[in-house]
Amino acid sequence: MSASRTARERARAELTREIKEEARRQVAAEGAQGLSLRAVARQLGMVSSAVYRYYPSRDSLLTALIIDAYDSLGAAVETADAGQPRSDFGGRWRAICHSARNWAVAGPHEYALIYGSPVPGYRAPQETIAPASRAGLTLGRLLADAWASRAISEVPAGPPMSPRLAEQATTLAAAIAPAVPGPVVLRGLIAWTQLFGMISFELFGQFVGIVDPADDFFSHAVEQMADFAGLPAVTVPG
Amino acid sequence: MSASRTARERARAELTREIKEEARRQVAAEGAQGLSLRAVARQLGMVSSAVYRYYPSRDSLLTALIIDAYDSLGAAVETADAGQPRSDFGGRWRAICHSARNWAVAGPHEYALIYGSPVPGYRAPQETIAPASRAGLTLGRLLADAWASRAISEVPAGPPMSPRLAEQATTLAAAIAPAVPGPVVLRGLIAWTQLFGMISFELFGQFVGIVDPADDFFSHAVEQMADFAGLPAVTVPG
DNA sequence: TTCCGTCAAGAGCACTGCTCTCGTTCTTGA
DNA sequence: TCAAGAACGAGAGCAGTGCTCTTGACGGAA
Repeated sequence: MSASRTARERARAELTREIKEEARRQVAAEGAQGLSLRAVARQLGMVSSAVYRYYPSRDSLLTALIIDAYDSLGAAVETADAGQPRSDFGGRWRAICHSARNWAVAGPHEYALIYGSPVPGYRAPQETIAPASRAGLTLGRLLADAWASRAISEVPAGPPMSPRLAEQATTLAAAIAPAVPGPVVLRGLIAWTQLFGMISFELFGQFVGIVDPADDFFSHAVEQMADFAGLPAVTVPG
Repeated sequence: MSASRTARERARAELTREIKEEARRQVAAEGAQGLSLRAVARQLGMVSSAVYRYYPSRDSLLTALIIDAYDSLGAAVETADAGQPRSDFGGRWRAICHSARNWAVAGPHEYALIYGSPVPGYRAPQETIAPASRAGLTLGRLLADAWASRAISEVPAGPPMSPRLAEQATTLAAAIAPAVPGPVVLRGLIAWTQLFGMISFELFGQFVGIVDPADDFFSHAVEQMADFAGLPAVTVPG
């Protein structure tokens, strides 16, 4: 039977999901280090060894959470981007940045899971790279749209690029923003790292005593980086 | 006696140092999670409970390492800055950025200790904030010097600042770069977050498959951000 | 009905951070 | 000089961890 699975299969799928959800609760509450397979099992009323039937190791459970986190962030960013008029490139950039920050602030431990220091000896498996690129791809689409409609017409005059960097830039452009010239893509990448640098600084306490409620600084920086990336900084009023 | 301490005091100071050094080795090899008090004790040929006479908890040992890491980074940045002609503001900015990255690449786990996700339930104690600000203060001095010598004369025309952000900017300026106007300090802070966003992305694997040897991209971004911050982008040739 | 695979349960191993106690050793004040 | 007391290393022990292995029960397909 393909449509209806056996009771055993359904039970297995359900339990797999429940384990992951309980694990997510623990990570959200205490961070990745606070994730204990035994505690998950205890909460679910089963014995610890039973969990290993569903996730072969603690790392694999963590990997599942990482994938979910990437997907969740990607979905949030995509939704925010889609909520703006397709030609309002400044508005889309703003929406992308603020949705990423809001997502991170809402679940700092999940953010740390994917953008914090990797857990020791943990090597990102192959299945994480697709979800990991979702948010970045949204920026790529924005750059491609802006370039196609000549909102970014000037190729910014920056410092000369080394041959290797030029090749990396064109490869990157081909992957996420076809037809967009390398320098424009590079400026987008710089803005992208600035964005996540800011979020990390805020969440990891580097802004304490510097710009403590970081809301205004964040908005300000988003505007500045919009300008830096060549996106129109002023929104069209509603 | 103040000059020569008792044998016990000397032994205590020595052991305290040895414990920290062995702990640093472990962190450098396997990350903060790999730090085990028992393993440290084992390596030093003592019993685990004896270590608690020197560091009351694993966290306190970690705190000592964090302070050392901040100090080490701060010293590296200060040295690099001091190695440039005082009036070569672009060169100093470059030196600061590259020294920070080189320091991070040389000891990724120590970098993660201070700029990665904070360990769970860990609250940065008061004694970390002074060493933590060392590197940032170097940038502050650079901005102050550049402003004083009118190398940054134009206050960049950015988006308007909210009253709260304007106040934060002047407070920050007063603390790290007196007499430098708020907008200039803010641009410096944006460049600063971009710098550490880049280093984190590189070290934590976010650049894999994007700009894989990140050297050229890093240098390029440093140039761009120098321009962004209003620092001269072209070095005076030797 | 038989029978094989899946399952939960439990015991157990080798760890961890941390506490407490017990003698010993060193330091200091009378 | 000598005794009180602080500091110290060693060891046992507690509660917790990830993970493995075995045992016995149950379910689904032949």
